[in-house]
Amino acid sequence: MSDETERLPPRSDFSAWYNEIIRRAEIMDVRYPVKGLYVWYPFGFALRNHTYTHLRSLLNRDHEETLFPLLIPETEFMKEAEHIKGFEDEVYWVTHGGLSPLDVKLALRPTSETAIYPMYALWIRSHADLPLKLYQIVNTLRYETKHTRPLIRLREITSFMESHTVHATWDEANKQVESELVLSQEFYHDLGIPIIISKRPNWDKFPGADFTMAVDTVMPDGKTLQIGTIHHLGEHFSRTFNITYEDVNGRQQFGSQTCYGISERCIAAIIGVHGDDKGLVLPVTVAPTQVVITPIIINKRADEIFAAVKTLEKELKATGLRVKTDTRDMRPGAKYYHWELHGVPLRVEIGPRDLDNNQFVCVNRLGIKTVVPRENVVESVKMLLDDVNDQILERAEKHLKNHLMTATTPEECNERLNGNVVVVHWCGYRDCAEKLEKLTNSTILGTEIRNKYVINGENPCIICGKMGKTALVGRSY
RNA sequence: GGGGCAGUAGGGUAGCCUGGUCCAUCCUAGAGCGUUUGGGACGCUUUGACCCCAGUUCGAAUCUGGGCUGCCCCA
Repeated sequence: MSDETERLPPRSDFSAWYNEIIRRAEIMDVRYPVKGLYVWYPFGFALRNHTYTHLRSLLNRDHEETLFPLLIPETEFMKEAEHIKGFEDEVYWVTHGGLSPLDVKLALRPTSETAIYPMYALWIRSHADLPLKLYQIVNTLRYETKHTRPLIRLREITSFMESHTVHATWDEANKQVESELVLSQEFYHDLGIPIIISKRPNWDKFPGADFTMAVDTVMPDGKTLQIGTIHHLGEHFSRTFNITYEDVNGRQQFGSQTCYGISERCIAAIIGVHGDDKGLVLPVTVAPTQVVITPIIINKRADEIFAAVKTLEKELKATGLRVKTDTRDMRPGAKYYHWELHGVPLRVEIGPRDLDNNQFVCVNRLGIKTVVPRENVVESVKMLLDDVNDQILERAEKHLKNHLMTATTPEECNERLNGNVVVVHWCGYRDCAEKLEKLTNSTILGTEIRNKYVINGENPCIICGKMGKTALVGRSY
C-alpha cells in the first residue's frame, strides 16, 4: 500500500516528517479531493478506535454516551449571540432539500451546544435530574480558511468527543470543570503525553463561556498543540435555551453548564510527541498491534519455527494482548522496518538459534533488546511492554521540561520561542498581550498554569512592569 | 489575512524554459514464477501516469486563462 524503502525525512524537519508519516504509516490518506477532508486508513482508524475506546472507558465512569443529530435549525443556532459571533464565519449551511429551498436553513454542526440544549430544556425538570452529564463522539464541520492539516486543522473533525453537563449551581459546574481536567490529565498520562493546563485569556475563551481551560502539549518543533478544552458556560446557554429546574424550595432555577471537547488532535499528539526518525512510536495502551512476532525462517526448519510461533501467539493472545505474526515472505530486516514505522511497541523474534536455546529475542520500539527464556514468556512480555510505556512517557516529559523556558524581556522571549514555549509574567491587560504577541509573533496561551515544572507567582509584567501573573506564551498550531 | 511555488503510474522523479524526437525517463511499489530469509534479497516476465475546463496552434505534458488540490514563507 505504501512505499517503505525510502527513508523518512528526519523528525527534526517536523513538517515534512509529519506529512510523510501520515501517509507512510497509513494513518490518513490526504488525497480526498476536498480541502481539509481526509480519509482514515484502516490502520489509522484502528489507532483512533483504541484511543477513543480508552477515552470512553474514562468518561463512562460518570458520564453517559448519547448521539444528537448533525443538522441544527438556523432558529436554534441563532439564539445565543456570542456563540453565533464565534462561529458564523465557519458554518456550513444546508440550504436545499433536493431542488427546493428550505424554509429554515440547517447548519452542519460546528459543535453541538445548540443541538443539545433545546433537548436538555425538555429533559430537565427537577433538581433530581441534575447533574446531567452526557457526551457524544461525532463529526463536526467547520469552514476553516487557514492552512488545513491532517488531524490538526480540519474542515471535518471526524472524532469530536464533546461532553455537555448541567448542574444546579455555578460552583457545582466549576467542580465538574476540575473533574474534566483530572480526566484529561489521566487520559494523556495513559498516552504518555505530558500536558500543560492553563486558563485562556478572556478574549480567547469559547464563544458563550464564562471561562475556558485549555490543555496543550508541545510538539517536537516547539509549537504548542491544543488537545482539549473545558468550558464553564455558567448560565449563558441555560438562560437562552431555558434550561431550568425546580429546586427543593419549589423555585425555578437556571442550570449551570460545562462543555468539554477532545478531537483527533489527540492522535496528532501521539504521533508528534512520541515518533522518531524511524516512524511512529505508539503507547501500548492504544497501539493497534502491541506485539509483533517475526519468525526467522530457515527452509529446513520452517515447520518447527512456525509451530513455535503459533504457540507463542496463542499464549499471548490468551491474555488479551493484541498480537500479530508476520509470516510474509520478506527478509526479516524489511519486516523490522515495517513494524517500526507503524510504531509497534514490542517485537519478538523466533529463529533456529532461539529454538535451540529455548528462548526468544525481544526488541522494543526504542531499540532495547532483551533475550527472554521460553518459560514465563507471557510475564516477560508484559513487563517489557510496561517498560516501553514508562520509557516513552519519561522521554516525552524530558522533552517538555527542556522546552519550557522563562523570559523577562520581549527580546528574550522572542529568542527563546524558537523551538520552545516560554513562561513570562503578564499584567492581564489585553494591550500588553497584543504588544507581546506582535513583538514575538506568538500567542498568550493562558494563566493559572498547571504543570509540575511551572511555578505560578506574581512578578512585573514583561511589557508594562506592573505586577502580573505567570503566563504561558507559545507559537501554536 | 498577505505572498511564493507546485500538480506526470500507488509513492518519488526526468522531460516543460526553446511545442513535434514522448504510444513519456529512472527509482520504488503491485502481479506472476523461481531461488532466498538473524536489519531494507536476487533473477526473469508483467501491470500502471501527463489534475480538471477552456483557449492558442497543423500539433500541447510543455504556452495562456480560470478552477480544484497541495506545499512553503510572512502577519
